[in-house]
Amino acid sequence: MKLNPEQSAAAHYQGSARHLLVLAGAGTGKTRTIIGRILFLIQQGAPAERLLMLTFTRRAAKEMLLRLHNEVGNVADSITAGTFHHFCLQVMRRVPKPFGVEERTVIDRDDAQSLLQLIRGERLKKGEKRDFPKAATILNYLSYAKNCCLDLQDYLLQFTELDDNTMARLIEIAQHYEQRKRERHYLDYDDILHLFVQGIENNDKLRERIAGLYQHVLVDEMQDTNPLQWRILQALTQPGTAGAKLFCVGDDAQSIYAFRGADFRNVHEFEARLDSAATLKLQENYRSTQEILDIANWLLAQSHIAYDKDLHAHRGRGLKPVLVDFESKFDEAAWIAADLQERHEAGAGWRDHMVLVRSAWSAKTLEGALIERNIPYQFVGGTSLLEAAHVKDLLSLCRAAISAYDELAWMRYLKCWPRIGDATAARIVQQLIALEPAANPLQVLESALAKREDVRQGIALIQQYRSEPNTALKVGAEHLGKALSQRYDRWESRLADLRLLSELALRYKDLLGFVEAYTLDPVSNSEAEKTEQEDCVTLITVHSAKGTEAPVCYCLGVQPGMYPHMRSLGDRDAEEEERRILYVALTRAQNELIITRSGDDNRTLFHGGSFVQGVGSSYFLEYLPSELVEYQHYGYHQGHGGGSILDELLDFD
DNA sequence: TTACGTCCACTTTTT
DNA sequence: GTGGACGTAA
Repeated sequence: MKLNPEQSAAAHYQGSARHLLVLAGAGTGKTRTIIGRILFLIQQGAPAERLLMLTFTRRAAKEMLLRLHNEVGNVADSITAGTFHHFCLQVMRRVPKPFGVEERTVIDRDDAQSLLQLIRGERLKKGEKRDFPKAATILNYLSYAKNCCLDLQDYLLQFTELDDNTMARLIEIAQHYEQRKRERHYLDYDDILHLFVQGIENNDKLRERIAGLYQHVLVDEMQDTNPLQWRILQALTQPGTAGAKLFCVGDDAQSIYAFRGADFRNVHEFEARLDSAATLKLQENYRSTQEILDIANWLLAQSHIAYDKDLHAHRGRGLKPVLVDFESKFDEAAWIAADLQERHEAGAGWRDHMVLVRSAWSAKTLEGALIERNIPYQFVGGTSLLEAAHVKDLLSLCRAAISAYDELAWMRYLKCWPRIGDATAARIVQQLIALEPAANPLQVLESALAKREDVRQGIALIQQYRSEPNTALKVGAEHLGKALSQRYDRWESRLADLRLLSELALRYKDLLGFVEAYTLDPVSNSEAEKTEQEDCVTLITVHSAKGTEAPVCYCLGVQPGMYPHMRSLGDRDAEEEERRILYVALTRAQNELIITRSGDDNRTLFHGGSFVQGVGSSYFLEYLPSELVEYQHYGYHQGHGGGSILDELLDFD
């Protein structure tokens, strides 16, 4: 593998420092450098199984493994690689006892939210519910506090403006939530990291054993690690003689996960926090042309923070980025679709195009336009759980069959059937959780739902095929059809999804393993993976896009109210993070960058009738120097081209 | 007790 | 355009 001098200095580092931080700007070959490091370490005689590679997102983990496989072949399989969550869970599954995670089921965010909502409903009186923070909000608070290693009350006092009573009730709800998770043997995403840290910090022998397994720990996207994850790294590297060496790669200008507790002091204070550490830099950009980097550099230079980034294009000059204005988001979507089609007809592959969106929601209009023109696309990112409702139903059947105590799964499964609602389901769940560990839940169903043979049969069928996940899912899907074909439209196509799910289950030896793997890596992503080989346009959220690139990139909806997002206005740090999000979006493009925006979403700037003022400039591209882009606009757009006689109608009530 | 209608506020990003 | 809280008919 070829590395430039900067990259090879990092990958082949053999200096006196024990730990190394590589500050790598966008497109400077971060992944390449990590892989180069792994190759080097193996050449130097480090056993591959003694290397641990941690990433932040599943996507990054997959990408890294794929590229590693291409470079070193089967040796890649012996390297432990995955997300922080994946790694911690793997360890805890091997030695569950000291971590206190025996028999605990992992629940995804959706389930965590349902559980919290259940408790919120139990603890609040009727009239109180309306103005009290919703389950999703409460979960955000809990999650943030936990990931930042903050006491919940301290966090709430510092970062929210809740009144004393609300705060007290919220803390009470949080305590009940923690208790309920223990009672029902649940682990949420945050518990995975939290219990792991607790386990190793309170047990020196255990920590030494785990830390002793690895000679080197490589961390990608270091700027996105949060305080809880920092403690994991610390525990793995610290213990005197046997600890691992760190090799971390990151870019503070691409830190976009502060909402999840990411703390780029992990990067800034890297050397100060560790005993023996050094820092190296990568500054040569290999991805984009200089015109694209110019606009990205300009964006960072506008900030009050000194990012100290001035990306230089190794490839030299190319086309100027294009900025296009539209009257409405529909025009915007239609134009992008047409432009894509034009390029395709001119011979470009669909796969050379990527559309970056701020949120899953803002991609909807474009999806419509793409479908209309029969343009193949894949959507990456966002939580498209809505479509997966039927998938979750089937999974809840599996989970219910595995554990009588899985309250959330039972509630969901039971409510699939007609004439069973909240009340009946809750009654049955009460009986189930009172059951002796050895008893079969079918007994409860026989007495409580004597006439509902089909409800029981579903559970019985799955129990029968516990060790054949593929068959279990196939049979379960057919059976669930009896309950769900009425409830959902297009049941046939949904059934096809479920069959796909059972295909995926072929790789697993038992149902429990499959369900757990799915929870950490839902099928929506695996489906995306399936289409990855096919030639299609990629529609992707900026957050998911970090680390990816494409020859032609469209940044959609780059208008006031979006960058920075209106929800961040008024919070200096949050607004700054929005700048970095836009920076990540702009630096994905290799040859052509097309920035589009539309005027009809401006109302999002108005909140409660008044204009929300930002701390800094409330729109990042407001003072964009005109020589940096090629400007076009389609249709009438307020503020450009003089307006129209029809404007006189605007003040009509 | 379930299923359905109505009014309301809200509409980011990921493990 | 949607999901949650709440009221009401079968």
